[in-house]
Amino acid sequence: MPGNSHKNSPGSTPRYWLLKSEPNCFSIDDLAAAPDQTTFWDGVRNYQARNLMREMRVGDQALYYHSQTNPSVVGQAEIVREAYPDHTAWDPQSDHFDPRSTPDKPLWDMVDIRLVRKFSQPLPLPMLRTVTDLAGMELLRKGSRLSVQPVTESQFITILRLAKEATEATP
DNA sequence: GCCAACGTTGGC
DNA sequence: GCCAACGTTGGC
Repeated sequence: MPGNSHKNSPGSTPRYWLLKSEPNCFSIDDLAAAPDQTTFWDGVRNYQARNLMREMRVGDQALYYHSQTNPSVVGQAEIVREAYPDHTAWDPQSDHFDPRSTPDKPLWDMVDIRLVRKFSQPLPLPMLRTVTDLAGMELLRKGSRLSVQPVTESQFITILRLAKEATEATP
């Protein structure tokens, strides 16, 4: 399509993603406490995950997932800035330092996300595995390690419904 | 702490 | 380009 930018034009359909974080590294509470409840999603050092981030558009929605302890989907966030160079790769002091990346030739990207909501109850991974509508979700695949994953609209809607039901079940 | 799954590296 | 060795992720 000539002249077609990749941005979501007003009214276009957003896409859906899942972002993994170790809660002791950057939890959803950290996101909630951040200025404007916004942060840059740095530290992705996997090509497949990076390429998925490059497909993200402003307005896309993401599930926020805590890995490691009590693995669970804990909330929802929104993409507010599209992929740009991850400067933490240039910082020798950073845990995510990668000398192959330079300001002239950036190797890794990040996006900015803003909190939409934290779920009143986390949706634990073992529970999600029992949900028929989520069969086939990348997160539930055995050995799934991708920290940035695509999510279908139907999977996304199902997760939001489960979050709402969990809220109503707990006064 | 264990280990399966997976990505990356490097010798050839 | 193959593949063994290695390192990492992340559920359990």
